[in-house]
Amino acid sequence: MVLTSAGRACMIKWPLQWWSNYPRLSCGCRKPPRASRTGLNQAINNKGDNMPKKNARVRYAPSPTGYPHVGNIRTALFNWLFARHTGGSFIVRIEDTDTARTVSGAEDVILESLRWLGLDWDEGPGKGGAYGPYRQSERLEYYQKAARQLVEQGNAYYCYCAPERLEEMRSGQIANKQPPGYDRRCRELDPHKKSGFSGECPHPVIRFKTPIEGSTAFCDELRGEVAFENRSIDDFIILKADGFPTYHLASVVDDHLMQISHIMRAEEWISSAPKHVLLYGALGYQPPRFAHLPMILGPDRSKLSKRHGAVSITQYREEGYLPQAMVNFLALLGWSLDDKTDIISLQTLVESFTLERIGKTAAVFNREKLDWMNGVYIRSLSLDDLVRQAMPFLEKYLPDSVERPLDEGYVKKVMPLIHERAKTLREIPQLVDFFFTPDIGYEAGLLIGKKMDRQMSLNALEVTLDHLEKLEPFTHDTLEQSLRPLAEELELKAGQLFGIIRVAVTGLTVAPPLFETMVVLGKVKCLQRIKQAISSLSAYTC
RNA sequence: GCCCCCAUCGUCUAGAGGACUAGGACAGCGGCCUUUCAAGCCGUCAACAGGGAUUCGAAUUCCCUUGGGGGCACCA
Repeated sequence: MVLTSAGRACMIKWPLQWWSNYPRLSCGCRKPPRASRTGLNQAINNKGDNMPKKNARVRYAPSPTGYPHVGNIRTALFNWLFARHTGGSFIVRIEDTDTARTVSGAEDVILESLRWLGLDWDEGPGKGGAYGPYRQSERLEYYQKAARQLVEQGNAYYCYCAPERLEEMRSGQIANKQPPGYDRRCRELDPHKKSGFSGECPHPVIRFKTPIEGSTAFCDELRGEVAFENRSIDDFIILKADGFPTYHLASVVDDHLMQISHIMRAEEWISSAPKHVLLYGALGYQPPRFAHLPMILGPDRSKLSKRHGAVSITQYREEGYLPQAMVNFLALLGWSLDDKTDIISLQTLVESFTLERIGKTAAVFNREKLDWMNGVYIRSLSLDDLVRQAMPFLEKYLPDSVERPLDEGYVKKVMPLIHERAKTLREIPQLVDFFFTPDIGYEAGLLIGKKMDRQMSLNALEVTLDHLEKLEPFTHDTLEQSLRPLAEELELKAGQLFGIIRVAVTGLTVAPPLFETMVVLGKVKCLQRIKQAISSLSAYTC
């Protein structure tokens, strides 16, 4: 009897004969009564159970066929959190067994994404480890050996069917509304004789000889027992014509060899899990535990893909999201701490991350909430950190007319003014460019204040200029003491006057608080811009 | 077509038979603050997919229906 982390019980008996029917799990783990779950939990707590709650060995196994999207990364994060929570190991394994689709540079991007988020790995590329190598393309011998073993045991067979034949067969099946699948023509060929079909294909593949009868079940940590009729499982390919394994064989062999304790992967893998269970059985391996994580969906509730726009995690970095915000947000997609917490430190995440609190409902990626959360994290940054993080974005996106390199001291004076206004680092340059550009262009009509006409506004600007020229020192307080009474003198509301000055000085109707802005800009520049405003308003005709 | 998974506000979620008049967050809306915008604070709108069954009692357990999603490659 083994207990799942959810306190559910599973009894798995591995048959001596691989082809005998795998027993349905007598785990009763499919939605057991609450009471019994509680009882089981107590058993876990009180007795030394054999649950590997400690020192879990989990892996993130990306395929370098593209850049990782938020779903992949969420899977990586959950694995990482589980490893750290249990004091176990987080292993990165590159599943590069598809030579045709491998994208050069993708592996680097994947690893860089992990580093960006702070998901450090204990074993894997660039790190090594006792179970390496960690790239499947460097482990072919293991898979080939396992495949040979299966053929020798009679659990697998060479298949000489050409891709064209398979394609034809598949389209015929689909046209006839039949479930697509291999017709098992080569299943019973004698492996010791040259087959009559061998002429068709010089490089045969190896297929698994799936039992025809019975069913195969496994215990999902989140859902309980999941069972499949064997007749619905194809004689899937385990070794391709080029000698590379398919995912099914490679992941089973490696998860065994690397002593992975829990497979945590996306829900889309559920339907291939019985194939893996069958392989574990045939190879004589003890299978690890399975936890199929709920999917992350696009706004249209379908599986995340390129057409959903921003999905590559690197894109979020480029768009100015903070890694800690990203981690916090992703952690909450499919997992929760309690009924009210949404800003969670990494430390708390690690301390409290358990499988029990992972949900099973697919989640839609909600960009607005991410934006809000990113704003929260930006606001929590120290000024120095904000400057450091914003600098690359300013260097890159401030208009060309701004002289480079930027003056860090000046940036440091500007940043407090937008600190609580920025939702992403990427939008900071637009928020502050008037502090940097030599000329601010704007529509002169904006200089006309609310419920005012051109002449009144012009007059206000002229009087303001007059006052400011004499103002010394040029500080928030002196500005306030000078300008507020001035508004009264002009029989204007403070907002009316300040609005005009704001446009004159920043070119914007929406900007950081006026006096702070003017102080940072400096007296000289303010006067110069107000003069410019007076002349453009003088020339303005509506 | 076949198989599998899932089902609480628009979205992310809390919910372990009585604590539910269903809680929190984002978004929306209204207000306060206020020189604009933010931030902050206060308030408001808003959900147990439907039907049976079990039970004194069901968001919670079971069944069916419906809906959504995923899978069915010499891809992972």
